Amino acid sequence: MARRSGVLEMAVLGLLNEAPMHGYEIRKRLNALFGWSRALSYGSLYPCLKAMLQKGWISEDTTAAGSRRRAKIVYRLTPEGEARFAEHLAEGGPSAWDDDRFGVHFAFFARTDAAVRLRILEGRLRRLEERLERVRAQLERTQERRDAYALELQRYGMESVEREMSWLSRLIASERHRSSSSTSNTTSTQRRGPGTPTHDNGVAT
Amino acid sequence: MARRSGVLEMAVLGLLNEAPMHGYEIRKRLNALFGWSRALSYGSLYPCLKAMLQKGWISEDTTAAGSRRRAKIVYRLTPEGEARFAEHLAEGGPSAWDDDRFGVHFAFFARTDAAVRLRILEGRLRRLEERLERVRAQLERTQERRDAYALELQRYGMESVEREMSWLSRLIASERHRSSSSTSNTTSTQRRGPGTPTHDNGVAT
DNA sequence: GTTAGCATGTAAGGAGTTACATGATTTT
DNA sequence: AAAATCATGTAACTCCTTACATGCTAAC
Repeated sequence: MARRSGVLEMAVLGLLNEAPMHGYEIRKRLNALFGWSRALSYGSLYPCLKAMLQKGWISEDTTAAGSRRRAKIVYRLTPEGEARFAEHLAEGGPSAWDDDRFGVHFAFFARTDAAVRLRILEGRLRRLEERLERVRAQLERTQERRDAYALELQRYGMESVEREMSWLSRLIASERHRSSSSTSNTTSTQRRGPGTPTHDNGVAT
Repeated sequence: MARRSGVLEMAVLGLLNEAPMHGYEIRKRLNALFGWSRALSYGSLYPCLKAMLQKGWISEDTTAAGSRRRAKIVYRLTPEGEARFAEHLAEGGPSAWDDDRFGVHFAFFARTDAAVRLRILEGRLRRLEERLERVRAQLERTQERRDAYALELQRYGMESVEREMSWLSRLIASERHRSSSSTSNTTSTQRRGPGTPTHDNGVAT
């Protein structure tokens, strides 16, 4: 009863919601967008697309050019796929600020309701605050037992969390600023991405 | 024929090389040391310990206190386990600067030869340089097609890579400084962790 | 006396990787 | 004509997670 992830499926839904594409291009775009340390493999992508076809979220459009040519398949969203993606965009609960899923929500924020956006950013920030607190307490208790390198590894880990937190704080501030300056914005899912998320005013931790 | 990872096994070897421990404590220490976003589960740890037992790397020492009590198992390294860990410490090739494995090498740098340490840090830095270059090129080509949030996600990803690079640069500088100031150091696997890796002189990118 | 933390495990399954296998098209 | 890049897929496998199951021990 896991109901884990489906991150890849949501990412694909998000890309195809912009434009129909074939597998090869989906992979390139996904790698560029998320910058994973290891590029997504075809061994993950194609089985995923197959599963999505079976669920009826996407349809394939085979370019049977001559007749003997190798298939070139363009995938596009079905109405069910669009509905599933809309559901994803509306999800502003704890699962959205999970480590695994936060990225796939953020990536499509331009098509996300402003209120949901803010909820997710704040939730993510709270999650990291909790983590930092736990790690900091732990570190203080066991500090003298660890060698310099182990300590440095833990320190860098903490610093990374702190940096993500200050990044989120900046984003939250600019979200708040924007929503207060423009009279009502809440329901406009279609408003195009705002003029750069003004990361000039640094809310350094 | 994958020969992937075994990160967890190496981490366990590293901990048990310091002192015998039981599973529950291994888990706590590992979580503290690596600060994974999700804590390591028992469902990973115990089967891993079982496999290591079968390979003969560790032995179990059941504290059969009274006779009816639940087993409390203390694991310790066998000579074969020690040999396997020594092999891990000596590994200074590309696999050591891999995303998956770098951490488990760094964590035990205090017991690693200084020359290997430097090789790994430099290899890791080169790896990240390549990645950054690829991402930066990609970003420039496709920038105008992406919305502000997608762009921000990519920017933050790049910045994170740059930060790890400058961290590595600082560590490399302090390694070099140390090895030049102390007359010969190369073979001393036993020299205890140096007095903090002096991260004051910031070689900011 | 009950909650929190210590302690050990198994079964089922998810999500992805590597390695293999094939072929078309574009660039050099 | 060779090399790079575009393009699609499968089989076997690895690593890890979730959910379940059990019981002890210290503190409040």
